[in-house]
Amino acid sequence: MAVTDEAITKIKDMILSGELSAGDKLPPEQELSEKLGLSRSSLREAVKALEIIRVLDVRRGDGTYVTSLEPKLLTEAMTFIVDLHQDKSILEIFEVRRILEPAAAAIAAGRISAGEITALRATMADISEATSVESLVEHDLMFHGLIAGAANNSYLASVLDALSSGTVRARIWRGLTQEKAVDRTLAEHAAIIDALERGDAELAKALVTVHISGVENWLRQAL
Amino acid sequence: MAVTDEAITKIKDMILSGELSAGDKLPPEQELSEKLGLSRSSLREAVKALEIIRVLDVRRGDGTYVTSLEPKLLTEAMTFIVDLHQDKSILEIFEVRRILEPAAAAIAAGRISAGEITALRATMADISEATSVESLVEHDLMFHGLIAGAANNSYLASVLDALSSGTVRARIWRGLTQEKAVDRTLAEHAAIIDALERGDAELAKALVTVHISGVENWLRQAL
DNA sequence: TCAAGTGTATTGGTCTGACGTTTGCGCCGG
DNA sequence: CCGGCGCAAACGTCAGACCAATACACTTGA
Repeated sequence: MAVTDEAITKIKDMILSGELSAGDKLPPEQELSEKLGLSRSSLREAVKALEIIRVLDVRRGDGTYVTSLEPKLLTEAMTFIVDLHQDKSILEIFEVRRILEPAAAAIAAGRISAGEITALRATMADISEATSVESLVEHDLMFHGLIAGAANNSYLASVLDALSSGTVRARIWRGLTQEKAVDRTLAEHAAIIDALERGDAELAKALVTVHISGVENWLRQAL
Repeated sequence: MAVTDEAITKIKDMILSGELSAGDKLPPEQELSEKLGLSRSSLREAVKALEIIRVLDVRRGDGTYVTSLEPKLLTEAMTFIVDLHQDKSILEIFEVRRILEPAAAAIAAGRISAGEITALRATMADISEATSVESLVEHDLMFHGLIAGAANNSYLASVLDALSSGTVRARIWRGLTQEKAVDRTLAEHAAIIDALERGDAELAKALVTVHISGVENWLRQAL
Protein backbone atom coordinates (compact mmCIF):
# COMPACT_ATOMS: atom_id res chain seq x y z
CA MET A 1 0.00 0.00 0.00
CA ALA A 2 1.22 3.44 -0.87
CA VAL A 3 2.38 5.72 1.91
CA THR A 4 -0.38 8.17 1.18
CA ASP A 5 -3.05 5.51 1.56
CA GLU A 6 -1.38 4.35 4.72
CA ALA A 7 -1.62 7.87 6.02
CA ILE A 8 -5.31 7.99 5.18
CA THR A 9 -5.87 4.77 7.07
CA LYS A 10 -3.80 5.92 10.01
CA ILE A 11 -5.69 9.18 10.34
CA LYS A 12 -8.97 7.32 10.01
CA ASP A 13 -7.87 4.91 12.71
CA MET A 14 -6.85 7.75 14.97
CA ILE A 15 -10.39 9.02 14.72
CA LEU A 16 -11.95 5.59 15.20
CA SER A 17 -9.77 4.87 18.21
CA GLY A 18 -10.66 8.15 19.80
CA GLU A 19 -7.13 9.47 19.65
CA LEU A 20 -8.70 12.20 17.57
CA SER A 21 -12.23 13.37 18.26
CA ALA A 22 -14.65 15.66 16.54
CA GLY A 23 -13.33 19.19 16.66
CA ASP A 24 -9.80 18.21 17.55
CA LYS A 25 -6.92 19.94 15.87
CA LEU A 26 -4.36 17.82 14.08
CA PRO A 27 -0.66 18.47 14.49
CA PRO A 28 0.84 20.79 11.87
CA GLU A 29 1.50 19.12 8.53
CA GLN A 30 5.21 19.30 9.11
CA GLU A 31 4.99 17.56 12.45
CA LEU A 32 2.33 15.05 11.46
CA SER A 33 4.23 14.03 8.37
CA GLU A 34 7.25 13.20 10.50
CA LYS A 35 5.14 11.30 12.97
CA LEU A 36 3.55 9.22 10.23
CA GLY A 37 6.84 8.83 8.43
CA LEU A 38 6.17 10.41 5.08
CA SER A 39 6.77 13.66 3.29
CA ARG A 40 4.58 16.67 3.67
CA SER A 41 3.45 16.47 0.04
CA SER A 42 2.23 12.92 0.43
CA LEU A 43 0.53 13.74 3.68
CA ARG A 44 -1.23 16.62 2.01
CA GLU A 45 -2.70 14.25 -0.55
CA ALA A 46 -4.09 12.17 2.27
CA VAL A 47 -5.51 15.21 4.01
CA LYS A 48 -7.09 16.43 0.79
CA ALA A 49 -8.80 13.11 0.30
CA LEU A 50 -10.19 13.18 3.82
CA GLU A 51 -11.22 16.76 3.35
CA ILE A 52 -13.36 16.07 0.31
CA ILE A 53 -15.41 13.52 2.20
CA ARG A 54 -15.81 16.02 5.01
CA VAL A 55 -13.83 14.16 7.60
CA LEU A 56 -11.23 16.86 7.97
CA ASP A 57 -11.67 20.59 7.87
CA VAL A 58 -8.56 22.46 6.74
CA ARG A 59 -8.32 26.11 7.70
CA ARG A 60 -5.54 27.98 6.00
CA GLY A 61 -3.26 29.82 8.33
CA ASP A 62 -4.81 28.06 11.28
CA GLY A 63 -4.68 24.29 11.19
CA THR A 64 -6.52 21.12 10.30
CA TYR A 65 -9.45 19.92 12.37
CA VAL A 66 -11.62 16.84 12.60
CA THR A 67 -15.13 17.80 11.53
CA SER A 68 -18.15 17.30 13.70
CA LEU A 69 -18.88 14.18 11.67
CA GLU A 70 -22.54 15.02 11.82
CA PRO A 71 -24.77 13.08 9.45
CA LYS A 72 -25.44 16.32 7.65
CA LEU A 73 -21.88 16.24 6.38
CA LEU A 74 -22.55 12.85 4.87
CA THR A 75 -24.89 14.60 2.50
CA GLU A 76 -22.32 16.85 0.93
CA ALA A 77 -19.90 14.04 0.31
CA MET A 78 -22.60 11.74 -1.02
CA THR A 79 -24.12 14.43 -3.19
CA PHE A 80 -20.81 14.99 -4.85
CA ILE A 81 -20.63 11.32 -5.71
CA VAL A 82 -24.24 10.88 -6.73
CA ASP A 83 -23.99 13.90 -8.99
CA LEU A 84 -21.55 12.02 -11.12
CA HIS A 85 -23.86 9.04 -11.31
CA GLN A 86 -26.82 11.05 -12.42
CA ASP A 87 -27.28 9.83 -15.95
CA LYS A 88 -26.46 6.27 -15.18
CA SER A 89 -29.66 5.15 -13.65
CA ILE A 90 -31.92 7.85 -12.40
CA LEU A 91 -34.72 5.33 -12.33
CA GLU A 92 -32.95 3.16 -9.79
CA ILE A 93 -32.33 6.19 -7.66
CA PHE A 94 -35.99 7.07 -7.92
CA GLU A 95 -36.96 3.63 -6.78
CA VAL A 96 -34.94 4.14 -3.62
CA ARG A 97 -36.51 7.52 -3.11
CA ARG A 98 -39.94 5.95 -3.53
CA ILE A 99 -39.12 3.71 -0.62
CA LEU A 100 -37.60 6.32 1.65
CA GLU A 101 -39.72 9.40 1.09
CA PRO A 102 -43.09 7.85 1.90
CA ALA A 103 -41.57 6.28 4.99
CA ALA A 104 -40.14 9.61 6.01
CA ALA A 105 -43.52 11.26 5.49
CA ALA A 106 -45.23 8.61 7.60
CA ILE A 107 -42.80 9.17 10.44
CA ALA A 108 -43.07 12.92 10.04
CA ALA A 109 -46.87 12.82 10.20
CA GLY A 110 -46.75 11.83 13.83
CA ARG A 111 -44.37 14.46 15.04
CA ILE A 112 -44.36 17.42 12.68
CA SER A 113 -44.75 20.81 14.36
CA ALA A 114 -46.97 23.71 13.43
CA GLY A 115 -43.91 25.71 12.53
CA GLU A 116 -42.74 23.07 10.11
CA ILE A 117 -46.17 22.96 8.49
CA THR A 118 -45.96 26.69 8.02
CA ALA A 119 -42.51 26.34 6.50
CA LEU A 120 -43.82 23.69 4.13
CA ARG A 121 -46.66 25.92 2.99
CA ALA A 122 -44.16 28.72 2.50
CA THR A 123 -42.24 26.70 -0.07
CA MET A 124 -45.32 26.80 -2.24
CA ALA A 125 -45.91 30.51 -2.16
CA ASP A 126 -45.01 32.54 -5.21
CA ILE A 127 -44.81 29.48 -7.40
CA SER A 128 -46.59 29.51 -10.72
CA GLU A 129 -46.21 28.28 -14.27
CA ALA A 130 -43.95 31.28 -14.84
CA THR A 131 -41.45 30.54 -12.08
CA SER A 132 -37.91 29.84 -13.23
CA VAL A 133 -36.62 26.30 -13.22
CA GLU A 134 -33.91 27.16 -10.72
CA SER A 135 -36.45 28.52 -8.30
CA LEU A 136 -38.70 25.52 -8.75
CA VAL A 137 -35.86 23.16 -8.01
CA GLU A 138 -34.90 25.12 -4.95
CA HIS A 139 -38.40 25.09 -3.52
CA ASP A 140 -38.91 21.47 -4.36
CA LEU A 141 -35.69 20.51 -2.63
CA MET A 142 -36.78 22.50 0.39
CA PHE A 143 -40.18 20.86 0.46
CA HIS A 144 -38.81 17.35 0.45
CA GLY A 145 -35.98 18.32 2.73
CA LEU A 146 -38.35 19.70 5.32
CA ILE A 147 -40.35 16.50 5.40
CA ALA A 148 -37.23 14.41 5.74
CA GLY A 149 -36.11 16.74 8.48
CA ALA A 150 -39.41 16.43 10.29
CA ALA A 151 -38.87 12.68 10.44
CA ASN A 152 -36.16 13.54 12.93
CA ASN A 153 -33.52 11.25 11.50
CA SER A 154 -30.44 13.00 10.18
CA TYR A 155 -29.20 10.01 8.26
CA LEU A 156 -32.51 9.53 6.55
CA ALA A 157 -32.53 13.19 5.62
CA SER A 158 -28.95 13.05 4.41
CA VAL A 159 -29.34 10.01 2.24
CA LEU A 160 -32.53 11.37 0.78
CA ASP A 161 -30.95 14.72 0.17
CA ALA A 162 -27.99 13.17 -1.59
CA LEU A 163 -30.21 11.01 -3.78
CA SER A 164 -32.18 14.06 -4.77
CA SER A 165 -29.20 16.20 -5.61
CA GLY A 166 -29.90 19.44 -7.34
CA THR A 167 -28.32 18.45 -10.59
CA VAL A 168 -30.64 15.55 -11.10
CA ARG A 169 -33.69 17.45 -10.02
CA ALA A 170 -32.91 20.33 -12.33
CA ARG A 171 -33.05 18.12 -15.38
CA ILE A 172 -36.30 16.58 -14.36
CA TRP A 173 -37.96 19.87 -13.63
CA ARG A 174 -36.76 21.23 -16.89
CA GLY A 175 -38.65 18.47 -18.58
CA LEU A 176 -41.70 18.72 -16.38
CA THR A 177 -42.17 22.42 -16.86
CA GLN A 178 -42.41 21.79 -20.55
CA GLU A 179 -45.47 19.73 -19.80
CA LYS A 180 -47.14 22.29 -17.59
CA ALA A 181 -46.90 19.99 -14.64
CA VAL A 182 -46.30 22.74 -12.11
CA ASP A 183 -49.93 22.99 -11.09
CA ARG A 184 -50.23 19.28 -10.56
CA THR A 185 -47.10 19.21 -8.45
CA LEU A 186 -48.35 22.07 -6.32
CA ALA A 187 -51.65 20.32 -5.78
CA GLU A 188 -49.90 17.16 -4.71
CA HIS A 189 -47.65 19.04 -2.37
CA ALA A 190 -50.64 20.76 -0.84
CA ALA A 191 -52.41 17.46 -0.27
CA ILE A 192 -49.33 16.03 1.40
CA ILE A 193 -49.06 18.99 3.72
CA ASP A 194 -52.72 18.63 4.70
CA ALA A 195 -52.27 14.97 5.52
CA LEU A 196 -49.19 15.72 7.58
CA GLU A 197 -51.02 18.47 9.43
CA ARG A 198 -53.84 16.09 10.30
CA GLY A 199 -51.31 13.53 11.41
CA ASP A 200 -52.64 11.02 8.94
CA ALA A 201 -49.52 8.88 8.41
CA GLU A 202 -51.18 6.37 6.12
CA LEU A 203 -52.52 9.00 3.80
CA ALA A 204 -49.32 11.03 3.82
CA LYS A 205 -47.39 7.93 2.92
CA ALA A 206 -49.74 7.09 0.08
CA LEU A 207 -49.75 10.62 -1.25
CA VAL A 208 -45.98 10.81 -1.30
CA THR A 209 -45.79 7.44 -3.01
CA VAL A 210 -48.17 8.67 -5.67
CA HIS A 211 -46.27 11.92 -5.97
CA ILE A 212 -42.91 10.27 -6.49
CA SER A 213 -44.37 7.64 -8.75
CA GLY A 214 -45.89 10.30 -10.92
CA VAL A 215 -42.53 11.83 -11.64
CA GLU A 216 -41.03 8.39 -11.97
CA ASN A 217 -43.53 7.37 -14.60
CA TRP A 218 -43.06 10.54 -16.54
CA LEU A 219 -39.35 9.91 -16.42
CA ARG A 220 -39.76 6.32 -17.53
CA GLN A 221 -41.58 7.27 -20.67
CA ALA A 222 -39.34 10.26 -21.27
CA LEU A 223 -36.23 8.10 -21.48
CA MET B 1 -11.16 28.91 -4.39
CA ALA B 2 -7.87 27.11 -4.15
CA VAL B 3 -6.28 25.81 -7.33
CA THR B 4 -6.59 22.25 -6.13
CA ASP B 5 -10.31 22.59 -5.58
CA GLU B 6 -10.63 24.23 -8.95
CA ALA B 7 -8.92 21.25 -10.47
CA ILE B 8 -11.34 18.91 -8.72
CA THR B 9 -14.26 20.87 -10.09
CA LYS B 10 -12.78 21.00 -13.56
CA ILE B 11 -12.21 17.27 -13.70
CA LYS B 12 -15.70 16.68 -12.35
CA ASP B 13 -17.10 18.99 -15.00
CA MET B 14 -15.14 17.23 -17.70
CA ILE B 15 -16.90 14.04 -16.68
CA LEU B 16 -20.32 15.66 -16.41
CA SER B 17 -19.93 17.32 -19.80
CA GLY B 18 -18.93 14.09 -21.41
CA GLU B 19 -15.47 15.29 -22.30
CA LEU B 20 -14.37 12.39 -20.14
CA SER B 21 -16.42 9.22 -20.03
CA ALA B 22 -16.30 6.08 -17.96
CA GLY B 23 -13.15 4.17 -18.74
CA ASP B 24 -11.39 7.06 -20.40
CA LYS B 25 -7.75 7.67 -19.67
CA LEU B 26 -6.72 11.08 -18.41
CA PRO B 27 -3.68 12.84 -19.81
CA PRO B 28 -0.45 12.21 -17.86
CA GLU B 29 -0.17 14.24 -14.68
CA GLN B 30 2.53 16.38 -16.21
CA GLU B 31 0.42 17.26 -19.20
CA LEU B 32 -2.87 17.65 -17.34
CA SER B 33 -1.31 19.92 -14.76
CA GLU B 34 -0.15 22.25 -17.51
CA LYS B 35 -3.53 22.17 -19.18
CA LEU B 36 -5.31 23.04 -15.95
CA GLY B 37 -2.67 25.57 -15.04
CA LEU B 38 -1.34 24.25 -11.77
CA SER B 39 1.62 22.32 -10.48
CA ARG B 40 1.79 18.57 -10.55
CA SER B 41 1.79 18.38 -6.76
CA SER B 42 -1.44 20.31 -6.51
CA LEU B 43 -3.02 18.28 -9.27
CA ARG B 44 -2.09 15.11 -7.47
CA GLU B 45 -4.01 16.26 -4.42
CA ALA B 46 -7.06 16.74 -6.61
CA VAL B 47 -6.63 13.33 -8.19
CA LYS B 48 -6.21 11.70 -4.80
CA ALA B 49 -9.43 13.24 -3.60
CA LEU B 50 -11.32 11.98 -6.62
CA GLU B 51 -9.70 8.60 -6.23
CA ILE B 52 -10.93 8.09 -2.70
CA ILE B 53 -14.51 8.57 -3.77
CA ARG B 54 -13.96 6.12 -6.61
CA VAL B 55 -14.35 8.58 -9.43
CA LEU B 56 -10.82 8.10 -10.69
CA ASP B 57 -8.79 4.94 -10.82
CA VAL B 58 -5.06 5.55 -10.69
CA ARG B 59 -2.80 2.80 -11.99
CA ARG B 60 0.84 3.27 -11.25
CA GLY B 61 3.05 3.06 -14.30
CA ASP B 62 0.03 3.11 -16.56
CA GLY B 63 -2.21 6.12 -16.16
CA THR B 64 -5.30 7.52 -14.51
CA TYR B 65 -8.73 6.43 -15.66
CA VAL B 66 -12.31 7.44 -15.04
CA THR B 67 -14.02 4.59 -13.21
CA SER B 68 -17.12 2.86 -14.50
CA LEU B 69 -19.08 5.01 -12.05
CA GLU B 70 -21.25 2.02 -11.33
CA PRO B 71 -23.51 2.29 -8.30
CA LYS B 72 -21.47 -0.44 -6.72
CA LEU B 73 -18.59 2.00 -6.41
CA LEU B 74 -20.82 4.32 -4.45
CA THR B 75 -20.77 1.70 -1.74
CA GLU B 76 -17.07 1.79 -1.10
CA ALA B 77 -16.95 5.53 -0.86
CA MET B 78 -20.02 5.69 1.34
CA THR B 79 -18.84 2.88 3.56
CA PHE B 80 -15.65 4.73 4.27
CA ILE B 81 -17.64 7.73 5.37
CA VAL B 82 -20.28 5.85 7.33
CA ASP B 83 -17.58 3.92 9.16
CA LEU B 84 -16.45 7.14 10.73
CA HIS B 85 -19.96 7.98 11.79
CA GLN B 86 -20.58 4.70 13.46
CA ASP B 87 -20.69 5.65 17.08
CA LYS B 88 -22.57 8.82 16.49
CA SER B 89 -25.97 7.47 15.91
CA ILE B 90 -26.20 3.84 15.04
CA LEU B 91 -29.84 3.94 15.96
CA GLU B 92 -30.64 6.47 13.28
CA ILE B 93 -28.81 4.35 10.75
CA PHE B 94 -30.80 1.36 11.90
CA GLU B 95 -34.00 3.24 11.40
CA VAL B 96 -33.07 3.84 7.78
CA ARG B 97 -32.16 0.20 7.37
CA ARG B 98 -35.52 -0.77 8.85
CA ILE B 99 -37.15 1.18 6.06
CA LEU B 100 -34.99 -0.05 3.22
CA GLU B 101 -34.38 -3.70 4.02
CA PRO B 102 -38.02 -4.75 4.28
CA ALA B 103 -38.76 -2.88 1.07
CA ALA B 104 -35.86 -4.62 -0.61
CA ALA B 105 -37.11 -7.98 0.61
CA ALA B 106 -40.59 -7.27 -0.69
CA ILE B 107 -39.24 -6.43 -4.12
CA ALA B 108 -36.93 -9.41 -4.04
CA ALA B 109 -39.76 -11.77 -3.18
CA GLY B 110 -41.28 -11.29 -6.58
CA ARG B 111 -38.20 -11.90 -8.64
CA ILE B 112 -35.68 -13.93 -6.69
CA SER B 113 -34.24 -16.90 -8.52
CA ALA B 114 -33.74 -20.44 -7.34
CA GLY B 115 -30.01 -19.92 -7.49
CA GLU B 116 -30.21 -16.92 -5.22
CA ILE B 117 -32.32 -18.88 -2.76
CA THR B 118 -29.66 -21.55 -2.73
CA ALA B 119 -27.00 -18.94 -2.16
CA LEU B 120 -29.00 -17.52 0.74
CA ARG B 121 -29.32 -20.94 2.35
CA ALA B 122 -25.60 -21.41 1.86
CA THR B 123 -24.82 -18.41 4.02
CA MET B 124 -26.38 -20.25 6.92
CA ALA B 125 -24.46 -23.46 6.59
CA ASP B 126 -21.72 -24.15 9.07
CA ILE B 127 -22.94 -21.49 11.44
CA SER B 128 -23.32 -22.31 15.10
CA GLU B 129 -22.85 -20.79 18.52
CA ALA B 130 -19.17 -21.58 18.16
CA THR B 131 -18.57 -19.70 14.94
CA SER B 132 -16.17 -16.77 15.17
CA VAL B 133 -17.51 -13.27 15.17
CA GLU B 134 -15.67 -12.40 11.97
CA SER B 135 -17.27 -15.30 10.19
CA LEU B 136 -20.70 -14.42 11.52
CA VAL B 137 -20.38 -10.87 10.32
CA GLU B 138 -19.24 -12.04 6.92
CA HIS B 139 -22.15 -14.39 6.49
CA ASP B 140 -24.62 -11.89 7.81
CA LEU B 141 -23.38 -9.25 5.38
CA MET B 142 -23.69 -11.75 2.57
CA PHE B 143 -27.21 -12.69 3.58
CA HIS B 144 -28.47 -9.15 3.59
CA GLY B 145 -26.42 -8.25 0.55
CA LEU B 146 -27.93 -11.10 -1.45
CA ILE B 147 -31.46 -9.95 -0.68
CA ALA B 148 -30.63 -6.39 -1.60
CA GLY B 149 -29.05 -7.69 -4.76
CA ALA B 150 -32.11 -9.76 -5.62
CA ALA B 151 -34.16 -6.58 -5.52
CA ASN B 152 -32.31 -5.73 -8.70
CA ASN B 153 -31.51 -2.15 -7.82
CA SER B 154 -27.83 -1.37 -7.54
CA TYR B 155 -28.34 1.88 -5.72
CA LEU B 156 -30.58 0.28 -3.16
CA ALA B 157 -28.01 -2.43 -2.62
CA SER B 158 -25.20 0.10 -2.39
CA VAL B 159 -26.84 2.38 0.10
CA LEU B 160 -27.89 -0.57 2.21
CA ASP B 161 -24.43 -2.04 2.05
CA ALA B 162 -22.85 1.20 3.12
CA LEU B 163 -25.25 1.63 6.01
CA SER B 164 -24.43 -1.87 7.18
CA SER B 165 -20.70 -1.48 7.05
CA GLY B 166 -18.66 -4.25 8.52
CA THR B 167 -17.28 -2.19 11.32
CA VAL B 168 -20.67 -1.42 12.73
CA ARG B 169 -21.94 -4.92 12.27
CA ALA B 170 -18.91 -6.39 13.98
CA ARG B 171 -19.60 -4.51 17.15
CA ILE B 172 -23.20 -5.52 17.19
CA TRP B 173 -22.49 -9.16 16.60
CA ARG B 174 -19.88 -9.11 19.27
CA GLY B 175 -22.59 -8.07 21.65
CA LEU B 176 -25.17 -10.44 20.31
CA THR B 177 -22.98 -13.50 20.54
CA GLN B 178 -22.53 -12.79 24.18
CA GLU B 179 -26.24 -13.23 24.52
CA LYS B 180 -26.38 -16.44 22.57
CA ALA B 181 -28.54 -14.86 19.95
CA VAL B 182 -27.05 -16.79 17.08
CA ASP B 183 -29.80 -19.42 17.04
CA ARG B 184 -32.50 -16.83 16.96
CA THR B 185 -30.87 -14.96 14.11
CA LEU B 186 -30.50 -18.16 12.13
CA ALA B 187 -34.15 -19.00 12.66
CA GLU B 188 -35.19 -15.56 11.49
CA HIS B 189 -32.98 -15.79 8.46
CA ALA B 190 -34.48 -19.19 7.61
CA ALA B 191 -38.00 -17.84 7.87
CA ILE B 192 -37.14 -14.95 5.59
CA ILE B 193 -35.68 -17.26 3.00
CA ASP B 194 -38.80 -19.41 3.08
CA ALA B 195 -41.04 -16.42 2.54
CA LEU B 196 -38.89 -15.21 -0.33
CA GLU B 197 -38.96 -18.65 -1.90
CA ARG B 198 -42.74 -18.72 -1.75
CA GLY B 199 -42.85 -15.24 -3.24
CA ASP B 200 -44.75 -13.95 -0.25
CA ALA B 201 -43.72 -10.29 -0.36
CA GLU B 202 -45.90 -9.20 2.54
CA LEU B 203 -44.56 -11.85 4.85
CA ALA B 204 -40.98 -11.36 3.77
CA LYS B 205 -41.32 -7.66 4.43
CA ALA B 206 -42.79 -8.25 7.86
CA LEU B 207 -40.20 -10.82 8.80
CA VAL B 208 -37.34 -8.55 7.82
CA THR B 209 -38.89 -5.70 9.75
CA VAL B 210 -39.11 -7.90 12.80
CA HIS B 211 -35.59 -9.13 12.27
CA ILE B 212 -34.08 -5.66 12.04
CA SER B 213 -36.21 -4.35 14.86
CA GLY B 214 -35.02 -7.16 17.07
CA VAL B 215 -31.43 -6.10 16.72
CA GLU B 216 -32.45 -2.49 16.98
CA ASN B 217 -34.20 -3.07 20.27
CA TRP B 218 -31.30 -5.00 21.68
CA LEU B 219 -29.07 -2.15 20.62
CA ARG B 220 -31.35 0.43 22.17
CA GLN B 221 -31.22 -1.15 25.58
CA ALA B 222 -27.53 -1.92 25.26
CA LEU B 223 -26.60 1.71 24.81
C1' DT C 1 6.40 -19.30 -36.27
C1' DC C 2 5.60 -18.37 -31.72
C1' DA C 3 6.38 -17.92 -26.98
C1' DA C 4 9.14 -16.42 -23.32
C1' DG C 5 12.27 -13.16 -21.77
C1' DT C 6 14.25 -8.56 -21.85
C1' DG C 7 14.85 -3.74 -22.12
C1' DT C 8 13.25 0.77 -22.44
C1' DA C 9 10.07 4.58 -22.48
C1' DT C 10 6.10 6.12 -20.08
C1' DT C 11 3.70 7.27 -16.02
C1' DG C 12 2.52 7.47 -11.37
C1' DG C 13 4.83 7.67 -6.31
C1' DT C 14 7.66 10.16 -3.13
C1' DC C 15 10.77 13.43 -1.34
C1' DT C 16 13.11 17.90 -0.54
C1' DG C 17 13.16 22.57 -0.03
C1' DA C 18 11.67 27.00 -1.04
C1' DC C 19 8.42 30.78 -1.02
C1' DG C 20 3.63 32.92 -0.91
C1' DT C 21 -0.64 33.83 1.68
C1' DT C 22 -3.72 33.73 5.38
C1' DT C 23 -4.84 33.57 10.07
C1' DG C 24 -4.40 33.75 15.14
C1' DC C 25 -2.81 36.12 18.83
C1' DG C 26 0.19 38.62 21.79
C1' DC C 27 2.21 43.11 22.33
C1' DC C 28 1.91 47.94 22.44
C1' DG C 29 -0.02 52.38 22.57
C1' DG C 30 -3.95 55.36 23.01
C1' DC D 1 -9.89 48.81 28.55
C1' DC D 2 -9.66 48.43 23.82
C1' DG D 3 -8.15 48.68 19.15
C1' DG D 4 -4.45 48.27 15.85
C1' DC D 5 0.07 46.54 14.54
C1' DG D 6 3.18 42.93 13.63
C1' DC D 7 5.20 38.56 14.12
C1' DA D 8 4.97 33.69 14.18
C1' DA D 9 2.57 29.70 12.86
C1' DA D 10 0.32 26.97 9.47
C1' DC D 11 -1.64 25.97 5.18
C1' DG D 12 -1.17 26.73 -0.23
C1' DT D 13 1.66 26.26 -4.19
C1' DC D 14 5.45 25.45 -6.91
C1' DA D 15 9.78 23.44 -9.02
C1' DG D 16 12.72 19.81 -9.78
C1' DA D 17 14.70 15.51 -8.92
C1' DC D 18 14.70 10.62 -8.45
C1' DC D 19 12.40 6.05 -7.53
C1' DA D 20 9.29 2.26 -9.01
C1' DA D 21 5.83 -0.07 -11.49
C1' DT D 22 3.78 -0.94 -15.85
C1' DA D 23 3.06 -1.39 -20.84
C1' DC D 24 4.80 -2.58 -24.96
C1' DA D 25 7.95 -3.37 -28.54
C1' DC D 26 11.91 -6.03 -29.41
C1' DT D 27 14.92 -9.88 -29.14
C1' DT D 28 16.01 -14.50 -28.62
C1' DG D 29 15.52 -19.32 -28.28
C1' DA D 30 12.63 -23.40 -28.89
